Amino acid sequence: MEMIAEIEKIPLFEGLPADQHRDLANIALRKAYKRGGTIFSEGEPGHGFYVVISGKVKIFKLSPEGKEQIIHIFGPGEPFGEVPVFEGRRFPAHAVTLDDTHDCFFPRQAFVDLIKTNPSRALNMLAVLSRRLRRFANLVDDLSLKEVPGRLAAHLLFLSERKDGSDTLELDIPKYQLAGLLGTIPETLSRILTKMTQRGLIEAKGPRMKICDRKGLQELAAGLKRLV
Amino acid sequence: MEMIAEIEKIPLFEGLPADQHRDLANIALRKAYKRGGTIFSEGEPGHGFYVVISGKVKIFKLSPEGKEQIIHIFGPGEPFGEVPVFEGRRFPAHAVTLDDTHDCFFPRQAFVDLIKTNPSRALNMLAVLSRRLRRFANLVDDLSLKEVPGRLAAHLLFLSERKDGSDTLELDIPKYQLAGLLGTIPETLSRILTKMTQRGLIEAKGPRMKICDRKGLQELAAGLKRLV
DNA sequence: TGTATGCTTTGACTTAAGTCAACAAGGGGC
DNA sequence: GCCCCTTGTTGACTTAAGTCAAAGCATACA
Repeated sequence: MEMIAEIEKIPLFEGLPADQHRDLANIALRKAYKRGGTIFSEGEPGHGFYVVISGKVKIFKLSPEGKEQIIHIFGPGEPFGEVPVFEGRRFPAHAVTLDDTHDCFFPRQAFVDLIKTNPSRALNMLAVLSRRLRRFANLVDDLSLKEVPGRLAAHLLFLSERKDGSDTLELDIPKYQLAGLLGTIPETLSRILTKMTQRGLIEAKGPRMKICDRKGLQELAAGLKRLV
Repeated sequence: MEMIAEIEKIPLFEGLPADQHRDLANIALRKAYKRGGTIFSEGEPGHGFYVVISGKVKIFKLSPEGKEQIIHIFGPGEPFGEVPVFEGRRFPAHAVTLDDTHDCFFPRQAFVDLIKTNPSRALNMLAVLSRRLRRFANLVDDLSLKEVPGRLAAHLLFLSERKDGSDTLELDIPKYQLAGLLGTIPETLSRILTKMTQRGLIEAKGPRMKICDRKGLQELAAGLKRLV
């Protein structure tokens, strides 16, 4: 069974000895979802957590009128849905797939039992949750302190950094999803992209973008300048 | 030394046997701050985490223009600054006191060592971080999906709930701080309080408020209605 | 090949909330 | 008592971004 090979690749379980990877593989369940499938919904009781093996998962909140705020988009290797595991409560947000997706499911009780027998697993988990808290703190300050152009600039720079600072990059999600991730709507995003192009900050053809004025984007992202 | 008595009262360490409380007391350091004092600033390396013993601590982010978004306000028994402990990095936000404050400081390495010897401590910690992630998810959806009147309504209902559903409540922070917590500014908060009073939702004299139309507030908080 | 479907863009309009500025009002401290 | 400083309120104005509506472009697929 190649489950164990997949588990070894999960950063969350990095640095653990082989027998513990086996323990994890023993409790893990494989699940598959079609693009657009719902993994869980806000308010449902959570009986375990997930790790993306392949595909993409969108975690989001929904307003009563149906506007969605994307909280995270997770790709291969990233865990999600872990909040209710340690709290014994319900999922705080929705999870649906953006592509055909495979993931591993770790049932709550079995996982907690494993942690009890080995604290280093707990430390890994604590690190993951801490990192997520940090990302949340940044998301909160983006949403409340920066205007949309600043958030977009920050996101483009983030994508560029993820490509080792390359000036050309490609959006890996459709623009209307990006809008949700930035806490806005497609129309606004579109207008801002147009403006950024006119101002010579970027060049954009479809989903491929080129950063032309990195410093300008950085100033926007830092809130030092605004997009006039 | 009454340190141990204080540590026993911290929910984070609840349910642990007495000898572990002693271990914790042995590594904890007591610290005192005057009102308005800085405990740490964003970007500083974190060498441990804190638990409020008495007083109030405000955790916030700052925009370049100086606008602040309060992320949490912590009171007695609540831990803060734990993100860098498990991640070995820096504080993601600022922490200053709102009152004269005492807290306990737990140095990173010593605490991690304790966790390694006892996983149940780790589980408590995981629960705390998970709960915080949940709060963050709610904060994000408040900030991005609700308008200010909705956030205020939600906050008032939260305060009421904390007083066992009482219809009268008292703000425990000045209104300009509340504005920061709601992601807005004092002027806007003031106007909305006036409007809520005119609409018969609440009565407000200074910091004491009375909930007159609970259902109305709930509809506002849920985003089903708006404050015309 | 055409047509349907989903994504993106553009334009005209509305609105919530921020800015700036002035002015209460209250509570210590002297 | 008086004054100062922090906090809170009100008004006039500006603006970023959302809404609604329509049309443009793809890609897929039948």
